[in-house]
Amino acid sequence: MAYKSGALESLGALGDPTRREIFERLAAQPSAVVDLARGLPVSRPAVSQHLKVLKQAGLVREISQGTRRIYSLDPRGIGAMRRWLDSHWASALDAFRQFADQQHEEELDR
Amino acid sequence: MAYKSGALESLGALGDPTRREIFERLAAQPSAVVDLARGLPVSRPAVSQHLKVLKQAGLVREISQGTRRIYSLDPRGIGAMRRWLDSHWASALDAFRQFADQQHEEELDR
DNA sequence: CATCTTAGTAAGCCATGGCTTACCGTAAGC
DNA sequence: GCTTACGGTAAGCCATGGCTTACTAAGATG
Repeated sequence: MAYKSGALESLGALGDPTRREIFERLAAQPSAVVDLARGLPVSRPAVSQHLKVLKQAGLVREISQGTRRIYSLDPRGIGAMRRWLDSHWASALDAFRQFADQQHEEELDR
Repeated sequence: MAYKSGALESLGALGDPTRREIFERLAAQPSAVVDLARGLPVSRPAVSQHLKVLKQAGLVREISQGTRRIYSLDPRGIGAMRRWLDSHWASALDAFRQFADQQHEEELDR
């Protein structure tokens, strides 16, 4: 159950476009904060704040290398979102088929 | 290209908790606006506004039944998000393994 | 030990966006 | 045709949260 809310918190975190951009850059390669800030249209502290949110959402992890902190994606958080999405995707497909069948029956009823 | 940005737009749409709630209710069963509004802590127009966003994000579709509009999940939008997530999930796992290997090598170097 | 780099936090500003009420269009039921 | 139910849109309010600058901490480098 800690996982269910985890997936939802992750979605909340990825709601912000800057955080999505950071997320995609970390997918390309793990990076330090200062390197992420270069190439982004926001200041370094802003990046730190975003990383904090992403970390709390279980989407990134970080390791220290000297004064630098190397951030990378956390497969666990992404996995949780993936499972959440998959289950809803399945329901959506079910509902879609059900609806199609129903429409078909109504066609026949005429 | 409308679809690549589609996955990102979907994430933006699901960033709001009320929209996630609506999304989950629609996953359970397709519903009319007035029925969604009952049981949610917001007014009916608010629900309409959320549905508009979800629809633009390709996450829901609606059909008319008299004056009612029955909303349901759209598998296509969910599928797009799923693919986006899967690709990043793969990168995350790669990076994770790479990092683990690297750490292991450094262990051996001592 | 002094300095420089990296990064997290605090304080405060301000735009975004989510909410409400009010209004209008449209389909059904009597 | 009049009324009722449903739902989208407009206008406006206000809190949330994302951004900046300033400050502090901690490790590296000379």
